[in-house]
Parts: sequence; structure tokens; C-alpha cells
Amino acid sequence: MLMIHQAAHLIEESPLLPPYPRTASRPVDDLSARLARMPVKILVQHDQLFREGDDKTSIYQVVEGAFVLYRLLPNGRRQVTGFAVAGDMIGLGAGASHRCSAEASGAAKVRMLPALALHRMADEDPHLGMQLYDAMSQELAAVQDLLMTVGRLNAAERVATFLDSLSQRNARAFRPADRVELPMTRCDIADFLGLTTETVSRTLTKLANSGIISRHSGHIRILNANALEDVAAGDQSV
Amino acid sequence: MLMIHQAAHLIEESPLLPPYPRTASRPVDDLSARLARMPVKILVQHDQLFREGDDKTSIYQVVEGAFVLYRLLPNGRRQVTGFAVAGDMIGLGAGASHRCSAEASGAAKVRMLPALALHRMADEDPHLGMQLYDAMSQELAAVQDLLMTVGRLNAAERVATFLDSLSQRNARAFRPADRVELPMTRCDIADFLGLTTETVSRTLTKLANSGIISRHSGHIRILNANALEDVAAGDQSV
DNA sequence: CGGGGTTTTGAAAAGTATCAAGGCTTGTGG
DNA sequence: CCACAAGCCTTGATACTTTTCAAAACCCCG
Repeated sequence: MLMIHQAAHLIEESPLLPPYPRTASRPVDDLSARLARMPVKILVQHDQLFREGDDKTSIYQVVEGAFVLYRLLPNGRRQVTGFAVAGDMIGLGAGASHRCSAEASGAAKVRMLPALALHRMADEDPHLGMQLYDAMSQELAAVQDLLMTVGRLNAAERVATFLDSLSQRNARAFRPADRVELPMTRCDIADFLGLTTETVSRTLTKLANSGIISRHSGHIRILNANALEDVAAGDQSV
Repeated sequence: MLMIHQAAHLIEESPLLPPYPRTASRPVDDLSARLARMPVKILVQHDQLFREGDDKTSIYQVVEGAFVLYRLLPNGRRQVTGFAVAGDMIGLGAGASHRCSAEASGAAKVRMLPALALHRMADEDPHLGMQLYDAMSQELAAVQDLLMTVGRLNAAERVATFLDSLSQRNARAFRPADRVELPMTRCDIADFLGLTTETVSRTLTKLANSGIISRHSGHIRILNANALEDVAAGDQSV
């Protein structure tokens, strides 16, 4: 059961802006200020913010935790389109209904802004439209990167690319680049990369056996970043 | 060699707005009027409007012909991100450089609008930003659809989905839905769907042998639309 | 300490890519 | 008008990658 919880908790501005698994949008300046005054909703693992096809009543900004954004086929197959972490916007887009589902991958907090409020803001602030344009451009770029990864890379290249992008995200946030947290399940990663959990697992095993990474619970460590990039680029096999 | 050709040729407003292979943007209202007064550039097959990484000096609207939008990996593998036909905008996006290459798949004409002019328009017209936001939202939706197709469908489902979407595009344009033009090469289709040309060809052969389609030069005919949708949905194999 | 879910591992099967060659189209030039 | 050349498309045989099915190992939490 979802709960609304009032709290004056400021969103820490995370300085990372990776080109990749980030499919959710980065905060839009004017929006951030407005959102800071909005109520916080608390979610537990597997709570859904919304589902594909739902009316777009609100947009959200992640305060804490991580979300998995995905679409489902009638037969149950799933494509994860992105992961959203603290600072990311979820639910932007001009349509009247959500084009994907958003689910908390663990305990999480979001701020919510009614879609109507966003429209009012757009009428009043002539710059907001261009800021939203900018945010969507970045989302588009991220999905195009993912499309290339899924459409043209083999399993090892996909997994290595994924780890490398997370590592680079850390570097941008001035965190150690060699420790990569994996808050999502193998299944989430597989559905993101267009693989099966077994293939993801096997590939991680091979990378570990090659001495390129080491596995630990909840995270992996990159032992040889150059080799990882070589694998991602297809210049080295595992 | 590319040539600039002045002509007062009005862009015919094509009524189609498919959710799918359309990755290029639909014209934005205020933009259309402005573009109608811009010069027309004439291109021949394989002429490139721009390449990935080029400075974004102009944006374009297709007047005639078709364009292939794609990204390349260092090793030459290619992912086609979309096809642009008459009426579509090419090159929209907030970044300073192009994120993909655009190549004419045959003789083509475009109108070009300098990027600076677009920025000036945005400053003057407060609605333009939201219209661009809208256009990018649609592009994003199209790429997400494609991502799902490439990441989670098998070869037969991908090809059937592709043909079905082209058919539906025709229906929306009040053209016969059973005749589907294929102005692009098998290679373009393969690079769009994340397959090889051989697999695309084999799949078309199977669909033809099943009596679902018939093949002709430059187009295919859909003989059994229901069966095609079943194949696309994975409810029927070929 | 136990139990459910996740992750890893193995063996076999299926699907797609690769390599190779032949056929078809289209446009060109004799 | 026909022959030819070049590129595109199709088809076949084979190899490889990834999935599928199955089971064991691991981990976290109560």
C-alpha cells in the first residue's frame, strides 16, 4: 500500500549525467524548485508508481532509491527501458498516458507534481518548454544508445558496456569508478540488455574468471577497466 | 555533390502519424510555416545530410524521398534508428551536435532551417518549446517501441511487426493497407531490426510460403493481415 | 536454523549468423 | 534492342551463440 508522507527533505543534487542507462530525465531547473515543495511519497519494493497506459496524472522525481522503467508484451516478455535513481525525473513526455510502467526496485521515495501543475507552469514560464525539450532529448539519446547495444552487440559486449557505463556514472559523481553497485536484479539487467538472466550470470562469471571484475553481494569491482572497455568494444573476447 | 535549389514548393501535409518506424519527428506547426519559405536542397542516393558528431548547423524537413537515420560502431556495425519520409523533421534534439547520421535512400529533397533560426524562434514564440517537447516525446516513443522489438522479439516477430507497422501507416494515410512499399534495402531493414539481410530475406520467404504476403519488386502485398498480426504477436509461427 | 527467492552452473536444443554461391534487377553501353 | 556489369536479393550448408530446461548453490531475513 502506497502512503503519502509530508516532509521538507531537500533533494541532493547529484552531479552525474551519464549518457547511458539513464533513461529517466534529469531534473529541469524550474521544475526542481517547484518539486522541492511537493509532498513525498514513500514506496516499498515492487510498488508501482504507474503502469503503461495509465492516465498521466503526475510526474515524479526520485528522492531516494531506484526505479525500473519497463514495458510488457502481452505474453509477458519484458523490456526494461531504463533505471531511475535519485534526482531523475520519471513520467515526462507529452502524451496523455504513460508509455511504460515504473516500479520501485527497493525502498524508495519520490516527489510528485500533478500533470496539470506542469501544464500551468509551461503556460507561465516560456523557458520550461525548451527545458522539457532538452530533457526529452537526453532521454532519447539514452534509449538510442541502448538500442544500439541491444541490436548490435553480443552478450559479452552488452554486459561489459553496461558495467562500464555504471562505472563512468560513478566517476562523474566523483565516486570510486572501480566499485559498481548493482541495486537491480539479474533479471532487471537481462531485461534491460535483451538477454536472459542465465546469460548475464554466465557472462559475469567469465569476466570474473578473466580477472576483469570480481563479484560481491550487491556490487562488483572492476579490476581491469581497460580490459572491460576492450570487451565492450569487441576488441577482446572473454 | 549536393546542390541548393530555390523553389517555392509547398510541403504537402501527409496525415500519417504512425507510432512506429517513424523515428524522425513530425513537423511542428509554427516550424512548418517557417520551413515552407526555406530553400530546398536536392540530394541523390547515398548523399548524407549530416553525420553523427557533426555540428548541428541546421535542421531539416523531408519534402520528397526517404532517409535512413543510423549510428555506426567503430567496427562498422550499424544500427538504423529510423526512417524519415515526406513531412518528417530530421535533426531535432537539444544537443549541439548530431547524434546520428542521415543518408538519402534515393533521390530526395529537404528544406533546411538554420539551428540559430530555431533558437531565435524559440525565444520569440513561447509555444515552440512545448511543441518541440511534443515532437521529441513522439520520437522517444518510437525508439522505445523499436527497442522492445529488437530486444524481445524473434526474427519472424520483428519482420512481421515491421511490415504491420508500415501497413498501418498506410491505413492512417488513407492508402491501401495491403500494399506496402519498401523503399529501403534489405540491409537497411536488417540494421533497423537488429538482424542480418539473410535472416530478413529468409523470413520474408517464409511469410510468402505461408501465404501471408506476396513479394514484388519495390513492395510487398499483405494477403492475410490477421495472420501477419498473429506472427507479429508470436501467436503463430512461420 | 530454515525457507523463499535469487543466482549460478550444466547439458541440450533452438535460433540466428556466417560463409559461399547462384539468381534476379536495373541501368548502361555497344 | 540486346548484352553486360554491378549491386541486391535469395538460398543452402554449417558453425556459433544464446536460450531453454533443470538442478544445485547461495543469500538474505525472519
